[in-house]
Amino acid sequence: MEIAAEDSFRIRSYRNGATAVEGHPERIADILRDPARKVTEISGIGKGLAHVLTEIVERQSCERRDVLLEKFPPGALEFLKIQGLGPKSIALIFEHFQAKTIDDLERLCKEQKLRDLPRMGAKLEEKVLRSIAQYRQRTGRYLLSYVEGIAEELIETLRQVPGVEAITPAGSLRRGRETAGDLDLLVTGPAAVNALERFIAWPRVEEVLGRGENKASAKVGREGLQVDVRALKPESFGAAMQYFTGSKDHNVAIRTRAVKMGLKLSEYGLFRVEDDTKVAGETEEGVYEALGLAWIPPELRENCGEIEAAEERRLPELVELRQIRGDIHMHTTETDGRATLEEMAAAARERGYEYIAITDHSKALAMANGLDERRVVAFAKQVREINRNGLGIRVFSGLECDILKDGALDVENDALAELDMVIGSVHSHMNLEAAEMTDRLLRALECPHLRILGHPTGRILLHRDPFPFDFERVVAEAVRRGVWLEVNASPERLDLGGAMVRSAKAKGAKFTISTDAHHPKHLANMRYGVLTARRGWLGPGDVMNTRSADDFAAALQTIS
DNA sequence: GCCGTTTTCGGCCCGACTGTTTTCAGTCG
Repeated sequence: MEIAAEDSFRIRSYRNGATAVEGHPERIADILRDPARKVTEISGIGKGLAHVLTEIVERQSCERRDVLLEKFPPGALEFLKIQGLGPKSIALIFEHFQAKTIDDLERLCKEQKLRDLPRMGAKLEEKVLRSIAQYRQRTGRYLLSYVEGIAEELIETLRQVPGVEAITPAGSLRRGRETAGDLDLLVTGPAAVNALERFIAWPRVEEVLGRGENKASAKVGREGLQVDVRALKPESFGAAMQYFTGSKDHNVAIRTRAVKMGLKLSEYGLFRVEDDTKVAGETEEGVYEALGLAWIPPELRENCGEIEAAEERRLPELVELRQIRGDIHMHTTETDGRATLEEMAAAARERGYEYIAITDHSKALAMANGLDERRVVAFAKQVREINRNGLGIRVFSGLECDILKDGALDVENDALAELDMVIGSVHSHMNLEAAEMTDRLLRALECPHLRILGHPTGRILLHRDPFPFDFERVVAEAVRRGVWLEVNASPERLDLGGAMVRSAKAKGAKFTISTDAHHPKHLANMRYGVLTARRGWLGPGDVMNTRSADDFAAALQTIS
């Protein structure tokens, strides 16, 4: 609709409507089926969108969508993923050059044709070419949360097949990697092969790639995620789990180790070379044990020292989801969140947390209606009152304060001093040179009220690379000043990522794992943050929000 | 297209940067 230059307010209504439907606890089809109910009860859904929803439920499309799909090439929405091109430019490119694919767009830039269009020039052509290169790098990978969603749906379906006992995801999903290229599901049970048939017949399968005796592959969903389902024999389940979990580098190192011990490891088991006797394979623990290793948690299997640690029995105790006692980065309707403080608190209480911190945006994020000094002070007071009356969960008053271009914080110190905790985050000017960005972050760390550096690299997975800066220097300064580093659990961010977490831990950093929730349901994203922290070798002691409310409050008070 | 009322129309979030332009449209967050 944006490319077709439709009314911007109508577009916004569609967007709002989509968000309302996504956030609504019931299925829209159920409401439509009930004559006593109306979808217009949902705020954001009026007469027009109610009609659209009816159409979608009935035939998986609506008239407006059909018309637009006629008018524009099928890949039109892909063009919006190229940074530097917006709907207006894309409409012009379609109109003048009949470009249909990203390849067409690349050719136009290389042939310097784009500059023939109004307001387009050499710099844009270069920028688009760079963006296309990044785009190509990302395609074929999917967010962990997306792959996990598909896995859960499929597991639910396959579980109903008689003779199937266990279905386990392997691969990067099991290792908790932030993105995955495909999905591997391992099925066991007396009639595990029957699961293959059910998989092929699954309505979400778009294209069957292959179907053998023990394995079936298919492209699933509109995005074409490749899913492999394998039926395993119980006697080799452990070896197969080990093999298909990877990573490739980890497996190469493990197999090399086996060879040196006169053994041979494959997905069928661990065998003695001299007489081909099987020494392990039923369980993963058995395989690792037979190789003289402690069982290695999947998140660590990247061949980055975990094998040595397993040999010396010094694998770290890793943080677990159940040890998280509070979520300390979330937004409310005061800024760009979708729920009130009370609703977020209720959702957190339901998850069993002892405490939360409400951390809305500061005024630099005008589009989010960020808090200025006056509202910050009023909010801090409001939270003190709330805690007196009690919501059944302790609330800390916080702020996700913008770090401005020069490294100053967006809100005056006097106002920040009223709050329990301040997260400093970069949301703008992300294209600075590394040196300038480093200075900016170092200056932000000088603020005496700053407690946490939020989503420290600014990356958006599959969309925006981390901004460049001197990570070592910034971490060293954060450690010196007692500022904690955030592991942002939003599945689009997972920032810091595992490798950086580990390197920061080695320098003595402390961490928080927070969801940055803008809706009560986002609180469930905590598990992705925990996975990422585990990939960074963090234990419960490294993560501040595993502490009790009193200990956490005390830690906030400690001045470095 | 939604919402709320000033109650069937009018308002709906906004500032900064960039590259192109020669005063500003498009993009981004």
